[in-house]
Amino acid sequence: MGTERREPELDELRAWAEQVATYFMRLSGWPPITGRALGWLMVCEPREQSAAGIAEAIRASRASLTSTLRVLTSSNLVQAVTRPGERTTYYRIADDAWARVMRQRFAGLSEFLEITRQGMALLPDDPERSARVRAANEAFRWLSEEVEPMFEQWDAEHRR
Amino acid sequence: MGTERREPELDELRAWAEQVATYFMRLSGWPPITGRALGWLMVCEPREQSAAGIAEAIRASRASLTSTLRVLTSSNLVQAVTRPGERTTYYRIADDAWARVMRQRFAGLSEFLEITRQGMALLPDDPERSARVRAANEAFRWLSEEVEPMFEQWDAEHRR
DNA sequence: TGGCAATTACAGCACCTACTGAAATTGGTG
DNA sequence: CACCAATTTCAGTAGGTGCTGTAATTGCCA
Repeated sequence: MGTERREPELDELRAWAEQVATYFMRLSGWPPITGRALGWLMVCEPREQSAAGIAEAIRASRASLTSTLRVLTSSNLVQAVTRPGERTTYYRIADDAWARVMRQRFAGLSEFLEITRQGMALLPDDPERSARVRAANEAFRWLSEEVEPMFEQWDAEHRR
Repeated sequence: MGTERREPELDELRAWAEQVATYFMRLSGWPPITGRALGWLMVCEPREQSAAGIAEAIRASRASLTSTLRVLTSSNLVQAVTRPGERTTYYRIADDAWARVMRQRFAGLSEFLEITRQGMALLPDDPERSARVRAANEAFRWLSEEVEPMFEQWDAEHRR
C-alpha cells in the first residue's frame, strides 16, 4: 500500500484561480479573464497549456483568450512556446512574472511628478497653494526614490 | 508700480485638476470625479471649499459630490470642517493625504499571501506546481517586508 | 412649531468595457 | 495547389458603473 498522491479536483483549481482573478480585479483593475488565466497557469498540469486548454479550464471562449494572452505575453508575464512538429502554441507563466507585476504597480510615478511640477508653475505667486501641490510632489518623489534601489536589490539577488 | 500678482485662470486650474483626475483614473482606477475633486482641492483658493463650490468648479452635480466627498473623507484624504454659526461644511485636502494614497497602493498584499498559502496547500504532493505558487508568495512577501519599514521611516520623519 | 438652507438618498440614464460567436485569416502539410 | 487545424478579427451584446435630477430628509433658526 503505497502513499496515495491526491490529485486536486479540477473544480478546486478553478476556484483557486478565481480567487487570484478576484484579487487582481480589485487591486489592480484587471479584467476577470486575465487573472483567471494567470491563476490557472500557476497551478495547471502540465505547466504549459494551449489557448484552447486554458479556455476550457477557466470556462471562457477561445476568442477572448486571444486578446488576453496577447496582453499577458506582451507584458512578459506569460511566455509563448512552440514545439517542432506541432502547430499549437503553448503558454507558461514566466519565472519573473511576479517581479514584473510588482514593478507595474510603480510605473507612472514620474508622470505624476511632472503633473505636480506643472501645478507649482501655475501658482508662482502663492506660497500656500503651491505648498499644497509641493507636498504631493515630495511624497511621490520620496516613493520613487525609495523604490528604485529596492528593485535593484531584487534584481541583484535573483540574477543568475 | 508694484509687482503684478497673476491670478491663474479658473480654466487653467480646472484643466490641471483634470490631469490629476486622469492620472488617478488610469493608475488607480478612481472614478473621474474623485480625482477632479482632489485635484481641485490642491490648488483652490481658499483652501477650504464647500461641496457646492467644488461642484461648480469641477462642473459636477452636487449630488455626486455627496458620495465622492464621503469616500474621500472616510479614507481620510480630505477633512470636513465646520464653522460656528454656519451650516455649510467645508472640505480641505488632508496634510497626510499623499502618504495615505501611497499606502493604499500597498494595502491588500497580505490578502494575496493568504491566497498563495491556500494554493500551496492544494498541491502538497506536487513540488513543481507548488513551486510556481511559492514563487508568487515569496515575491509578494518580499515586497511587503520591504515596504513596511519604508513607511515607518516616512512616519518617523514626518511626525511632529 | 413652521420655515428654509443644506445635504442626502435613490431611481434612471448614458456610457463603457469585457466577453462571445461567427466569419475570416494564417500557415503548415500532403 | 488544395486542405485543414489553429488562431485571430470584429461586430454585437450583456452587464456594470458613474453620474445626474428629483424628491426626501436633516437640522438650524425665528
